[in-house]
Amino acid sequence: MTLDSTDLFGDVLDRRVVPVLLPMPAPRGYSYVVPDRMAVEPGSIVQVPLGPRLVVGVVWDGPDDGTVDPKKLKAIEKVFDCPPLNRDMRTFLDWVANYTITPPGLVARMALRAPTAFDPEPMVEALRLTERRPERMTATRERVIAAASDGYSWTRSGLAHAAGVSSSVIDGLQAQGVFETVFVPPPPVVTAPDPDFAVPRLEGPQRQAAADLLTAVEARNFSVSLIDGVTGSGKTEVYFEAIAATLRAGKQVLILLPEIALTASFMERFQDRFGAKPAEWHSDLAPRTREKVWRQVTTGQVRVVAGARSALFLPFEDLGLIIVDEEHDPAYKQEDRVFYNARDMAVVRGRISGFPVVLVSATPSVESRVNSEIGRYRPIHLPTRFGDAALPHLGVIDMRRHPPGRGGFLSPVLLTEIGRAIGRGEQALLFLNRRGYAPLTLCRVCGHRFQCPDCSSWLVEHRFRGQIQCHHCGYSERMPEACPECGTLDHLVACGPGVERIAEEVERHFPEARTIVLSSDLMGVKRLRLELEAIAKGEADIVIGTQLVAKGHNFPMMTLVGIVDADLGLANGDPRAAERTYQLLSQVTGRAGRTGLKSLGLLQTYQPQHPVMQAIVSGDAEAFYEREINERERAALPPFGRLASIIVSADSRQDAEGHARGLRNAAPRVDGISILGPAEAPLALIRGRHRFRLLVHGRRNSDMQSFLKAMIAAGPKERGSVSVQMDVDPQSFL
DNA sequence: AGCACGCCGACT
DNA sequence: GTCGGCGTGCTC
Repeated sequence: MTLDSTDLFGDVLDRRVVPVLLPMPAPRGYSYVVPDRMAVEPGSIVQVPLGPRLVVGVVWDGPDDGTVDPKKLKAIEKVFDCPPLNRDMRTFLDWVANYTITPPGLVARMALRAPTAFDPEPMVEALRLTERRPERMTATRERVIAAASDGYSWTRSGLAHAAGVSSSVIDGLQAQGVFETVFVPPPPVVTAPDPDFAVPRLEGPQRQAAADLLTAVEARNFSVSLIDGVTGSGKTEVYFEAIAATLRAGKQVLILLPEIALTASFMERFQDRFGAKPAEWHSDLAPRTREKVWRQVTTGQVRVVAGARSALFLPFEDLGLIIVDEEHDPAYKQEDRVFYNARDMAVVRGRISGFPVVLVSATPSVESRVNSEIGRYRPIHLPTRFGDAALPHLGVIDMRRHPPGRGGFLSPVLLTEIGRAIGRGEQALLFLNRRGYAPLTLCRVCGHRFQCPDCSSWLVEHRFRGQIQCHHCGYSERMPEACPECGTLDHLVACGPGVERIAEEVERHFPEARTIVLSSDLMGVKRLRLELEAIAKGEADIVIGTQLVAKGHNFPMMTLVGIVDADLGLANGDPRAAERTYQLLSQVTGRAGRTGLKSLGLLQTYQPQHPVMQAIVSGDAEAFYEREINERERAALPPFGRLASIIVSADSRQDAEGHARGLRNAAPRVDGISILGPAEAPLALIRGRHRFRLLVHGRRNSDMQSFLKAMIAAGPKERGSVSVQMDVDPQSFL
């Protein structure tokens, strides 16, 4: 290595040594020697040798601690020609690392998610018209020259396309010196949005809300606003004005969306307002595009990014506003490697850099409601739908009084309304948040239940694919014809409904209707987009869907929404069960009634008096939140800022119980430890073979942190199978 | 996180 | 006789 060859003084003490964060779980940066003529500063993105390979790292703050044997030190290989991470970004990454109890290098890695190129994008070859003209002029050649006469440089394919000729025509002209090759900077990945492209005239409550929001945003310092208002109340138009104001001030904007893959309609609305699309950022970007976007965000060429939670870690050149749309959405929680909630970390990023953050939701999370009630967040309320779009009429169907027919799950009341809606040429949506045909299959002869061999939860029959699947770990096998226990043929019986089974029932009642099932496992994103468009155009009468129909797609002819099982999700042990159900049902019923047609939302339930049902039907969100807040206060459940929760997963119940004891010793003030089986635990937390969860509630974040640090300090043997989720309000300890 | 090393079961 | 499983340890 270069240790002494580059060291003119031959003295270890004179070598400049800096800490470098590497993409691995080390507790601190590794020390590297800076070669003599290399210029690095904190934030510089560098390549360093690590063992046998070269890795990307980032020079970090502070002096080197000098604890490593100087003889072991290696030298930085190269510095990338790339803007260093600025001080705010480094502070942010350190904060997140500390808060999530994650090694800083792994957090920093999230900011360096461009695959390879931290060096500038190479210049691209382009053609420019010279003074020369071809010896023989033809019609196609004339068209090319005319198209290229604008004084700009063109790419070969761009010019061929513009002139409507094949590229061989251009080759010919180039060979004769009519075009010369020049190198130009690569084109921007998106064109710049124009804040004044299509300024809307907002009226009434929207106008008031926009004015309120602009007061906060134009103050240009840290604040959090919470925009809440029913589906169709115009929240997007309101925050678009905050974006416009930020763009006019020359700052970049980040819009976080829970599921970017399904947001084509959002992109279009943005384009209608700003004349250009925002840059997208999510996990399935093409690597090439990803690199370009990353690069152009760091240089400030990209002004607006719309992205999934990982976009929060992009190193913006000069970020001035973050919008968190659908702030309540659980998709903002990352639950592997680095555990964080992007909504909360967005607030932290705004706090560190001193810019406004705007949270947006029709059904805010309870913690955000509390934060706005106690004055931490600025409430901005949009009370009604705008335009002529009336809210749907909502009602419950008491399933005890209107039971479904034998072997069915749809009450006569709902079936009648479906018939009416499609009879009028309108559409009906049936929502059931359960994929597959039936959640449980058993043998009528011996009582055998199909269970996952890996994680012990029930196997779900998927009749369309002829499979039974585990929804926890992804295990699947072909659906057998005989019982694997007793071998009896044709006595397997499905218990309970899934969307496929509802489709069967619907087809039985309405054989002539065009019925479609929308479920995430039946199609890819691309196919799904097409299906959604087709439905919006009226190419289906009855749509049966899982959760994915809840999200932002407008079906103008959808005048009936039926919730097949409104009680689903209320029964499990999740302390957020009521809140989640309320949010989901509001979203789904919000799919109806945008066009001025009379529309209806019906909830099938066995608990018509349940607060969630009452809240949905009466539209009294205030009462619901009030009650939910009181409930949690009473049960000391998370989270309001002074409460925190941790979920610990372990391989076995024994381990889980052992951890529970360890936890109590580590942090005596941590209370409310409960052990959840796989059925009750939040699905997303269940990984691999982990069978049990501990849900721990503590009164203070510091208790949680000390507790976790104790666990982590306990050594690899102890912590081997433990993963941790914190669910805390960041404002309480900024 | 990668990657090498190292020690026990089924196969060319 | 090897190939290959993943447990353990190390990287400035």
